[in-house]
Formats: sequence, structure tokens, C-alpha cells
Amino acid sequence: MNGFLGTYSVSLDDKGRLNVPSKFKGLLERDSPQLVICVMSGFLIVFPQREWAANEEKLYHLNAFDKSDRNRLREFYSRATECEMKSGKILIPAAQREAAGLKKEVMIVGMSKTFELWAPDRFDKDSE
Amino acid sequence: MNGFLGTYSVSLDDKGRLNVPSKFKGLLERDSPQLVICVMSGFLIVFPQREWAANEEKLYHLNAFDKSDRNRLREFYSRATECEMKSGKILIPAAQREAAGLKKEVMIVGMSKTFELWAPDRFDKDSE
DNA sequence: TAGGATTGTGTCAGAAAGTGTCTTAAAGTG
DNA sequence: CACTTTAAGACACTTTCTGACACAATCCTA
Repeated sequence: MNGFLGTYSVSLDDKGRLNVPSKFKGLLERDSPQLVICVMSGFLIVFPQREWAANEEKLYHLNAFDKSDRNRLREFYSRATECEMKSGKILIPAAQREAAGLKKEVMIVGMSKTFELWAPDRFDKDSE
Repeated sequence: MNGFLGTYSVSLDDKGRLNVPSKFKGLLERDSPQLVICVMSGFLIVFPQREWAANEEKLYHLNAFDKSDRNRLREFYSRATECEMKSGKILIPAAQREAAGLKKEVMIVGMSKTFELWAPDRFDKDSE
């Protein structure tokens, strides 16, 4: 597999769980079911564990006692949540669903190393 | 686990105890329930015991007979309080609650190795 | 130093949120 | 077209969160 590719429309169940498309499921099972979901402006990015760690490394040089560095760190960490794929599903925490305006139907967009979650109406408008 | 991640809104109980979200609880239990809470400008930083020790080490090189070094040390230590998670809760001392303006609702913000406590209104304004 | 007020601690019940699994329907495959 | 795989929805069960209460420890004052 070449990473996360394509666009899928899936639905959330009654508790807000995302049914992961089987192509993505395979990738996550091979690597790790551990994920980090990060709130962006209007949508969510899903990082597999390893990919998240790679991004985190870019912040190692920042000083937690410097005010502006600390703000950057907060920006990064405060938007993230650790999740896990369980029984082939990912529970999207309520706050994240809220932030991305996710209702029942969700667009899943592959971005190779990561993938994105969009509310259908926002995807049509904002993603271009 | 990737450390403390995400933003949670939790409430203090009638005695000012913080209900630790279960994801953070796990991390603290694995490591140690011992904590240090440090007052910053408008919010609180919670250091797990080990992380506090690591920060303290960085101050060893300061000279206790140098006036400005001594001020830095005083600044650091005087704002700190030792706490402990008990029955899954952390009692935030009254003085610290006061300093951070914490009432009933508290925002908990993961910062990887540490986490922060904010009054909701201050978080919205000051954290960016 | 006794009594009362304040602060700190353990625990529990009800509500809310998260999890596992199964059935049915739909889509993909040869 | 028969068979396999995948997605949706439903349900029961478990875990987590909140608010409350009872009790313990500490502090303060007379």
C-alpha cells in the first residue's frame, strides 16, 4: 500500500464512531492502531502514531519557559487528542466532532501519511 | 502514550478538587501520583514529579550567591507547591486556585510532559 | 485545651460517554 | 449470479464523570 489515498464518505454511528474504510484499516493495523487527531481550521487531521511523533520532533528545540515558544507548543498540543482504532472503528471525541462540524456523514480524505476528516458541506466549499 | 495531549473541560468539586481525565490519570498512575503545581502568569502548570526534577536540574548551575540567579531561583521555587493525585483527584490549594482565577469549570491543556490549568475565560483570551 | 469552623479525603449513585458484537443491507469479485 | 467483503445501525455492557455526602484532620479562638 502506498499510504492513504482517495476520498470516502462514511457515517458516524450513534456514539460518534467512525467506521474506517477497509483500505485504511489495513494500513493502520499493519502499523499501529494508535492515532492522534488534531483540530485544524474547520476539519480534522488524523496522524498515525509514528507520523505524529515525527511532527513532534520538530518542536524539540522550543523552550517551554519562553513565552512565545510556549504558545507555539500549546497551539500544537492543545489541539491534539490521542485515539485508537478499536474493532475497526475510531471514536471521534465530542469536542473534535464539534470543532469540525461533523454530524452523521463524514468525508475521509487520504493525504498519504495522514488523512483528513471533513463535514461534507465544508469540504465542498473550503477545500479549494 | 504520547504524553499529555488535548484540551478538556472538567469541573472542580465542592472542595476544589480537580477530577483528572482518565487519559491523564493513566499516565500519572504509571509514573507517580506526586506532582508540583506552579503558578504562572494567569494559569497553573502541573509537573509530574519526574518532570519537575528534570527542570530543577537545569537550575543547578545557578549560583546561590549571585543576586539575579538567586532571584530566578526564588521565582521558580516560591510559586511551586507539592501536590498528589488521590482517589483520581488533585486538590488544588486555595491560593493557586485564586491565582489562576479558577472557579467551577477548568480547562486542562496537555503540553506533552506537563499540563496546564486555565480558567475558561482566560484561556480563550490569553493563550494565543 | 475544648469546641467549633474550616479544609482535606474516601466513597458512592446516577448520568453520560465509550466499547464490543451482532444483524442486516449493500457493494465488490470472479 | 453466487459468494465474499464491507458498511450501517442497533443494542447491551462497561467505564468515566459529576455532585453529594460523611467523616477525618487541622486550625483558631476563647
